[in-house]
Amino acid sequence: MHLHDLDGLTEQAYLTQYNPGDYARPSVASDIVIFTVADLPEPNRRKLTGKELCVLLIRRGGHPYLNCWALPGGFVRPAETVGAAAYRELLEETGVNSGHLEQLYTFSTPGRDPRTWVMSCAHMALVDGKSILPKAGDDASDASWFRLTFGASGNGRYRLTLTHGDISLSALVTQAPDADCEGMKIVENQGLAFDHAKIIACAVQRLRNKLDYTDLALNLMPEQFTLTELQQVYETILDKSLLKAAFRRKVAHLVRETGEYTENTGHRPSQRFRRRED
Amino acid sequence: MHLHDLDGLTEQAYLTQYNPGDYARPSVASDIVIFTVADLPEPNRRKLTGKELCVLLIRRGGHPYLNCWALPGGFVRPAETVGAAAYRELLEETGVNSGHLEQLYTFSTPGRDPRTWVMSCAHMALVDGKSILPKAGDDASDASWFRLTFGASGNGRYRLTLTHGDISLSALVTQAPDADCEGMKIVENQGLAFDHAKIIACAVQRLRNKLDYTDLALNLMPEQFTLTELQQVYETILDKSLLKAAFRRKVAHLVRETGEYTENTGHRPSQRFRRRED
DNA sequence: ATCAGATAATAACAAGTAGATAATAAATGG
DNA sequence: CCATTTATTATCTACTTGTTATTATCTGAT
Repeated sequence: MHLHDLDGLTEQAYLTQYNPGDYARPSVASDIVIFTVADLPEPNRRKLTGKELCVLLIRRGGHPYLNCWALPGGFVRPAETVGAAAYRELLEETGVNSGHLEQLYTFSTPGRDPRTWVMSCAHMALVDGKSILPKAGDDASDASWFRLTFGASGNGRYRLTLTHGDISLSALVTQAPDADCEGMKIVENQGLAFDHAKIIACAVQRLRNKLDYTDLALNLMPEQFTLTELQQVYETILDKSLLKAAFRRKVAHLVRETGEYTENTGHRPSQRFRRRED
Repeated sequence: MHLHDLDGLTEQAYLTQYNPGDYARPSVASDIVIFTVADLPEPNRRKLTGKELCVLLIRRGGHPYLNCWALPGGFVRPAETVGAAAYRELLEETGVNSGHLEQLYTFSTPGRDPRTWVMSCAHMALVDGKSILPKAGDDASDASWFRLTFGASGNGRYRLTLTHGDISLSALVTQAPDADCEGMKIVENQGLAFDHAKIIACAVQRLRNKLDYTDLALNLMPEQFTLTELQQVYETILDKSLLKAAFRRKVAHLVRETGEYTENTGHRPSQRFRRRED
C-alpha cells in the first residue's frame, strides 16, 4: 500500500505520531426526536380517530434561531456516551424513563451551526403518550408537542409540517439518496432551527420503515391496549389505513392476550393485549 | 415543562447562553469497514468457490495497540462531513472512487481510546474486489485484506475471525441488543485495536441484513456479471447456500440483461447482467 | 324482551410469494 | 455424436398476505 501525504504527514506518521488532542475538535451534541402518538382533545383533531403523531420541540430563547423551534438536545459530556446524553435529555424533557431510544445518524455538514463546529448525533425516542400528556397543553412552558405530517409533495420533494395550536412550522426536503441522511436537502424551512427539519424527516422515515419489521410501535402503547388501538397507532404513523384481518395476523406474534376486556363501550368488548417478551 | 439544573445552569440558560466552544470537546474520527468479496488464489482458499468476504485492515506502527490491526480511519477536519472524511480514507487506502459508502453508527463509550476522548463515526464501504486485487498480496505494505468469518458461537456469543496468511485475529462478542450497536460487548479480543472488533461485527450484521431488502451486493460486483457470480457473492456474505431458482426470482428486478454471454467455459454460456438503474 | 347499531373477532377464499425439485438448453472435449 | 457440466426455466407445493364476508357481543332504544 502506498503512503499518501496527509497535511504534510505521511500516512504512517499520521497513525503513529498523531496526538488526537493536538488537532481541531468539534463540539458534539446529542439531539433527540421524541415521538409519541397522542389522543388529542376535540378542538385539535384533524382525523376521525383523534390520534396524532407528535414530536416534542423546544422554543429557542436565544440566538441563533431566536424564537425558532428546535429538538431537545445538549452537548455530550466527556464521561458519557452520546446515547447516555440523549437519555439524559429525554428524562429532563419528558420525565419518562421507559420506552425506546436509538441512535439515528450523525449530522456533520459544515456550517450546520452558525456559531462554530458542531456535530449532532441524532437519536429517536418513542414514548407512551399517556404518561406525558399533562404537559402537552402546558403553554406556559417552552416545550410543546407538535402534530406531525410528512408526505410526498411532488417533484421528489417531501413536505414536513408541525403544528401546535396556532403555531405552524413547515419545511420542504428532498428525498434522501440511499442510506445517506445527510444527502437530504432542505429546500424551504419555516420556524425550525438548524438542520432539525432534516433530522425530523429522517426520523419519520426510519420510524415508518421499522414499523414493518419490528415491534417498535409497542413502545408507544401503554401496558395494556386493544388491537384496534394498536392498529390506529400504526395507521397514524404510516398515514394510511390498514386492513383489520391482515393487521391482526401481522402483529399476533408481538403481543400476548391478557384475558381482560374493555367495558361499557356500547358494543362488543375488545380484549386487551400486552407486549410479548422474548 | 420544568426547568432542570444542568451543571449549575438551568435548561433555559443552557440553551441560550451556552457557548459550544467553552466546553470540553471530543476528537471525532471517521473509521471505515471496507468490504470486498475477492476471488482468492488457490493456496488461500477455504471453500469451493474461492470467494471470500474480506475487510481491509491496517497494522498499527505506534502506541496504543502497537502492532495490532485497525480499521482505516482518521480524524474529521473542520470543513468536511464525517462522510467526506470516510470517503477520503477510502480513496487513500484503496484508490477506488466508486462503490458504496454509508454511515453505520457513532461509537462513543468513554475510554474506547486510552489516550483521550475520541468518538468514532463508523462507516461501511463496499467495493468491487477486482479493482483493488493487486494490492491484496502486497505484503510489504501495512494494509492488508483479511478474510472474515462471523457466526454464532453458543451462549448468545458471536465469533469474529480475520485471517491473512499466517496472521489470525479473533474476537468474541455478545449480541447487540436491538439497534444499540454500542451495547455489544467484546468478551475476548486478539489482535484488533480499540473497539474495532465491535465495529466490524456491527458492520457484518448490517451488511447481512441489508442484503435481503436492498441491492447493496451489486456494489461488490464489476460492471457486468453472471447471476451465478452474484449468487456466490450473496452466499459468501451470508455464509450459507441459496437455492438457484429462488435467488434468480429475488434479484430479477435488480439487474438488467445485457445479451452478452460468457465464452469458452466448457459448458453452457451464462448471460451477463448489469445493475438496473432506477 | 327484542331489535337496531356498533365494533370485535374470525372464517374463508383468492392472489401472490417463496421453497424445492425436475426438466430442458447450450456449450466443450473426448 | 455422446458424456459432462453448468445455465435457465418449468412445475409443484407450501406458506404468506390481501380481501371480503360472516359471526359474536355488547349498549341503549322501543
